[in-house]
Amino acid sequence: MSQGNTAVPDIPDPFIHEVACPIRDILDRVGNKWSVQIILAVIQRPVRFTELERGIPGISRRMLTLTLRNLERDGLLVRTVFPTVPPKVEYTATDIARELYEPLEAMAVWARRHRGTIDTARVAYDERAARD
Amino acid sequence: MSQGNTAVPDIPDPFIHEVACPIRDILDRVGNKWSVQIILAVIQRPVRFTELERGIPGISRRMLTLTLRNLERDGLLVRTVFPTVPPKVEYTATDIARELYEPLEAMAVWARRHRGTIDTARVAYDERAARD
DNA sequence: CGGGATCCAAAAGGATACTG
DNA sequence: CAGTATCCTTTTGGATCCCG
Repeated sequence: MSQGNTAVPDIPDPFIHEVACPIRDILDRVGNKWSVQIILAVIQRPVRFTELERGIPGISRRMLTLTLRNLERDGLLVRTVFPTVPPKVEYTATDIARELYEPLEAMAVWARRHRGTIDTARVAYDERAARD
Repeated sequence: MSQGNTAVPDIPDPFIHEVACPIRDILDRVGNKWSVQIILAVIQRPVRFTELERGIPGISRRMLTLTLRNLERDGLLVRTVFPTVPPKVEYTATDIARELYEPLEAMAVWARRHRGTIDTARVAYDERAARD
């Protein structure tokens, strides 16, 4: 314990930041309540606004529009307006959105595999908390 | 257009929900501002509270505690109290947290690969929006 | 050292009326 | 049909003080 005790074995920053920062970037895009569902829907085929509204139960008009705009802005989907009457608008996934499917599916696999473990952990934790 | 026009080609729900629901479960856990950084830090070795506080710039005491509690509740990390004085508490990643690393890294790979494309898309979108 | 309790600001999200 | 605009509620996160 000479001069070295300010040299606390700090958390290895390079590792964390190289993984954490890109992930935060993604989460800022698709970490919200509706983006993933919209991406998955649009990945399969072009989808119209009203289709999405009916196909994603519980989403509000406002949030659908807002989420679509953000995804379009990030280049994850393309908005195509057909100047017909009544108007028709189609949303289409871009290539990078399609490439996002695999990572998403990897997350889903993890979640399905450990769902039981997590639920059990929750129950145990809550019981302990309830007993104070 | 006989009786079939209520049979709109709806979004293939089974596909979406089988992927989207588990993903929403994850995002409800690690989609917040700090969880990923904490998980990555703890995955490498047990870490103390104050180490995390210093190692994760910008996090508030409150959010660190809160996020740690939630991760512990979900069984992603274990809290160990050493009854010394002053007290010492270590947080350790569980196996399922370690298994989460691969999916996270897959997301990070996607993000790093397409960062440029996304930035370009944003700039283009914002320019168009600015021109009205 | 490792929090809990409290208060406050900001952001996300929902309901819905209106419109080209 | 595909939004926009407006208003409101809920959630999330930050600042701080206190305490064993």
